[in-house]
Amino acid sequence: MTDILKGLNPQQQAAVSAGDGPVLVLAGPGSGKTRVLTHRIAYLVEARDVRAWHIMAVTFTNKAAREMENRVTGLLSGSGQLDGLAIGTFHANCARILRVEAEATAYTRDYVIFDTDDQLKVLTQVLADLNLDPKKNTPRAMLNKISAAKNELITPEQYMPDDYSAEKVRRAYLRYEELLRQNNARDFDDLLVHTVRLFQDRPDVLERYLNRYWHILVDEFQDTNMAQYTLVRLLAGERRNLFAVGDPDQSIYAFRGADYRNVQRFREDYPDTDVILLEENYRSHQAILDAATGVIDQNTDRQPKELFSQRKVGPLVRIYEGYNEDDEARFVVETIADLINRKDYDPGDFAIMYRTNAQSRAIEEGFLRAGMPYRLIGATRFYARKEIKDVLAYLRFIHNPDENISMQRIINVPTRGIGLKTLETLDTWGTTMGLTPPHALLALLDENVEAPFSTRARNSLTGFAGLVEEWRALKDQLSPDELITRVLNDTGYLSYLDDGTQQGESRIENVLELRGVAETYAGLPLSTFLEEVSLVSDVDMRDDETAAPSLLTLHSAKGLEYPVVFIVGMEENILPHSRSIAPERNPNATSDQRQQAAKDVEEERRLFYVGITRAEERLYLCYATIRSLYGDSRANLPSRFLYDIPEEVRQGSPLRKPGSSADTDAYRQMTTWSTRTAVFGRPNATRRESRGGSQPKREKQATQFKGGDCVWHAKYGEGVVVSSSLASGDMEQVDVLFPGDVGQKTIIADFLKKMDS
DNA sequence: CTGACTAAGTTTTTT
DNA sequence: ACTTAGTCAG
Repeated sequence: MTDILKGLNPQQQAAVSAGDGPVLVLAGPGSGKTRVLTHRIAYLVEARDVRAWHIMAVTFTNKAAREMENRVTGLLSGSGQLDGLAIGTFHANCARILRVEAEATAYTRDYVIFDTDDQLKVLTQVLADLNLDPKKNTPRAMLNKISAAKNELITPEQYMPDDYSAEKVRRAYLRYEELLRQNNARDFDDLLVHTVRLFQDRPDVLERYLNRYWHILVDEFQDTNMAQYTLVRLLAGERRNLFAVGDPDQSIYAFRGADYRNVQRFREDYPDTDVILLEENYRSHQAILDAATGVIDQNTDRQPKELFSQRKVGPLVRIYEGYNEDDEARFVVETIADLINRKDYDPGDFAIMYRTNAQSRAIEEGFLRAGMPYRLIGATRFYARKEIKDVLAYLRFIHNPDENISMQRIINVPTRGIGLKTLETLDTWGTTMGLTPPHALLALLDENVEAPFSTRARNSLTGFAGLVEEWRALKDQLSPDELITRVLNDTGYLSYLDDGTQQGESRIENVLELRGVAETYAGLPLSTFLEEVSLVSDVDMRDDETAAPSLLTLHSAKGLEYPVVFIVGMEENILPHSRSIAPERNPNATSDQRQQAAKDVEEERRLFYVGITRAEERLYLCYATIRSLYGDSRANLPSRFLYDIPEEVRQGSPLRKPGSSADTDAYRQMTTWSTRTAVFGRPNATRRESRGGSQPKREKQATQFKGGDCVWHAKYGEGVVVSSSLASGDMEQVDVLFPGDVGQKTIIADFLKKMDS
């Protein structure tokens, strides 16, 4: 037992060996939070004789769960001590409970889990059913509102609209829930909500779980939402053996309902909570910590924290100003190559982080050009690929006969003569028979059933229905991978993918990879495979085998650490993201919108904070003067967050502490670049020009000006072009940034003169 | 009904 | 830029 406390500092030991009752560990990055949680589990089992069976540990990702489990095993002496330990994400734990308690809920055991894609399809259907214009009410916006309500545990019946648009949401929410029920499907939010509701409605069921789980441990507590927190409180029961670990400064999932104020609620709901602070940082040296502190200190509504490290001060935070995203990528790749050549680091020691996945492309190209390997984490999510979703849709429809969404997806993929018209008839005819489309389809197998289809259409439908029936008969005898093989063969799906292109080939590979994953489920029921596949993220699939620099979003960097970290795209509109700061620039924004924007920017800042604190030794922050987005170039100012890093700990950039106006400084940098460009030519010019060789499809009329150009205006003087576009006719509208108080103006091209030198 | 073409929107982040 | 939804000729 002493082994378990060995190597921990006094505060960590206090946390690990805390007594029963609520415990809240609040700690900064790199302080060993997860380690404390890990040791706590081992401690409970070894020193306090708690059976692992009685412990539920909730982690943020499946991968974190697996890693934690391995480490706990390492800490314990005997094998088998961890049997029955419930460790996993909230969603995974809830899915299991719901499966077991199927008869107490409105769903059968065979329910499927809808991902965002499926949800949007349902919502499109909902909008059609309600005659709402999908232009005015996008499925996406609807979904966000419905999801927000669910995370707050608000049912459609409880949803109180205060204006007409909210009333539309209420109706959509109602219909949406109806359709989920009809499909015997749950969405991600439902997994939590239904579990909470089950426990609230059925004290007898809750009682069983209270007897089962004596200790509830939660990692990354700052990222729990209302539903999750309520669930935690329910499961804690009278015993109140809650052990939560978190850092409000690292809360970055508000957009999906997470609320760091749950930390405060916890303290209010359990006034006798044993609050333990871990302040020492073991990951980064002081310069990086000072940068992090400088950034996060700008947030209001937080408890100031003093991060300290006993490590020697290392290299200062390096800021690099690139010309464009290619130049930025070149800097990253060259720096990495240099550090590897000097034998200072291994390829696996590096991480490049960015705000949006779209930014990965330029970096990837940089690596490709240099002929260096890299690991891309979670850009086009594996399970979001068409071919994967298709195959899974087959399996899901085999598994769950009620599911319309999957059936619609694959009924004519590969094409088998079932077109729009036929599907419409299936729907209307089914409705008159009181059947949903999947059941109407099966009904056609009976030759005595009369239905308004042409012979050809009916044959196509029964042909498909027959296949489905065969597969369903086999589903319990075959293991998941055998079933996939069977489906692929019966449908000719692979030859459908094989269109001779490179892309087709990689799609086939993906499907085969999926089958490879399925092989690991040999002997397990189809439902297990489908459920786990729905709940994994790509971060979970990250292999640690290949030693190469990792490319990942700031969000997926949470919980990780690397010796050398690059954060690219340190620009206004990227980080903070344009969505969060839009109301700032809009003079018509309501005060509500402004407040929301302020909150959003704080979250962006926390995201940056998370990124900074991933770095152990070296941290590079890059921004580009010109960045192409959606095709055209735009000039962005350096991120406001950069100015929050104390000057003493940063180096290498022309970035000046703004005396009066940040705009002025940014402007000077841009003109520096413009001048430099005029004299020396653009970096990477070759690549850009080479594209122009075989040009015109349709002359996409060129603009006179483009981002980065230096221009002169009679009234405002010298300025830099942010972007330029053709308005109606030949009129070219140019957004120009002028120094000082003038700022950005939109000007007709005729009034601008290009300055060459 | 299918395959090819055009228009539009999309992009913040993920269980 | 890139993909998907929508339109149209065979």
